[in-house]
Amino acid sequence: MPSTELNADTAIRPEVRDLLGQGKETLRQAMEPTPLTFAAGTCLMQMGEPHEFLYAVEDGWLARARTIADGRRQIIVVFLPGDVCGVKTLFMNRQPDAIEALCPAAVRRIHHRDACALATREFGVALFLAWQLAQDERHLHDWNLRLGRANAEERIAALILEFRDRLAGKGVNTAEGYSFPLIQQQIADHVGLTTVHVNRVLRRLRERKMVSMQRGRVVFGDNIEELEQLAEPVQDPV
Amino acid sequence: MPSTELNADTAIRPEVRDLLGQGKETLRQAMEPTPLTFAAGTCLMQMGEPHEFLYAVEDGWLARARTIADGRRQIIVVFLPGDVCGVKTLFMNRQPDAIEALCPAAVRRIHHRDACALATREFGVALFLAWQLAQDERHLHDWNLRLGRANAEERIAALILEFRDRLAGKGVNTAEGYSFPLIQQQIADHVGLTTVHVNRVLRRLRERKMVSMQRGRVVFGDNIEELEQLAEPVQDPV
DNA sequence: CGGGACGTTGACCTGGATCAAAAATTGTGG
DNA sequence: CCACAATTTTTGATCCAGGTCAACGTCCCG
Repeated sequence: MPSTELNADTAIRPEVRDLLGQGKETLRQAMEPTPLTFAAGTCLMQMGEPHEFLYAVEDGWLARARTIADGRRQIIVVFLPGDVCGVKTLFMNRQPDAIEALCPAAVRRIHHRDACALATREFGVALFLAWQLAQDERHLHDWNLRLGRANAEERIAALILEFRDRLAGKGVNTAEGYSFPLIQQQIADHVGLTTVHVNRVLRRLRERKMVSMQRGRVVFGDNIEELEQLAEPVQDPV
Repeated sequence: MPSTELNADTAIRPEVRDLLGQGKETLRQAMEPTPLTFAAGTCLMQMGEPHEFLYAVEDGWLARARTIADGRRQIIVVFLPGDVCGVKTLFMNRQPDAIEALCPAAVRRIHHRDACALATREFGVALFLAWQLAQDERHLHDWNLRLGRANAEERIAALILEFRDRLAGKGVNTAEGYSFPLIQQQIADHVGLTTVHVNRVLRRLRERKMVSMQRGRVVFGDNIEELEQLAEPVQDPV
């Protein structure tokens, strides 16, 4: 979802593509030049508090997470370097969830008024912001299906392959694996399972030589096609 | 989510509100004047097929649904009269899910090129379209949490109250109840459960005098506050 | 080398699924 | 208006994926 690779998506309408690319660039250049850095676990935006900025991730992984009073917690979406997040602050004073760093992260920001003014002047920017929202929505549809109808193995397989594909879309070489900063508790909070069960599923995937996860890295095994088969029914059918 | 009641949401930024209202009106007036009608169960947009239009619901309930090969199915979002749907066709040739009528429905449409041209000329329209996407996204965040972390009773309570509140936001009197065209299978597909279990949960809610559902109507019981308490932890914390 | 995260495992339990069948409702044509 | 077929709702019996609880191992990091 927060993938901003404009040419990776074959389903995008050609008539808007160029404009989108320009809008993206214009917006980026209008952002504050000095990046802000966040330590792992710190929040860039608090649940329910008023907030004024939109962000572009320069480095590190971030997550939008909602925690409820009894401790239940859901990671709604993970942002990777190159993604833009917080577009909704354009419209809303506050958002019901926090955005926090999953590992040391650097972001650049722009005030919502500046972003809005820019969008007024340059249609490409408005279009890019709307497009970003549309991408996010698309991605949420996928997770909606997965959380509603996929079992534990399918969800975790889909998660691992989704990051692979999003990173690959940004030019990372993911053929053998990729570095992956989430701990099992965070995976659990993303896919709607418990840590214990995530661990068991990961063991099964490891035993079946599909993937393994060790010291912050995903490493694909020989049977990666089996992993792909597992996730296929709940993959975004582009 | 697809609630387009601009003044119902207190969290909306005052500086964009007026512009949004104008954009909404302008877009509506630019839509084809004669409504299209759809019988219950028919599709207004097929899964995976190219599509060219954005829609405003005039009457009836619609749903965005994704069905996978083995028969699993997820209703991702339900659109009520007054909602706008298919904004993503602005950007994407095709979408991975169908939009279908849950009961006899009437919609008005606009070609994506016309909508885009209009948005270029009138910033309010662009803003409204982006805002609609932001609302949809917010709504999906809520369901993401519910499907990931809420149990059956909480999901169904949240569903019933969400429709109550969305309808009320559109001026419908929902104090006693409201007419509700989904059958139990469709509820199940929305909340990620089986029909059998949905039925059992509905029975429990009826026995505890929270709500009942009969012949296409939701009717609130004396213990409606208990229903609200049930849903509260997974309600959008505006 | 001690303490606090994380990860891993086992034993057991339960919310919701599955399977199957009956009852109620709705729609249809005569 | 009725009879009948097709949907939809309801219920019971049984099962299992994933949760819960609790312990133990492992990896840092100071």
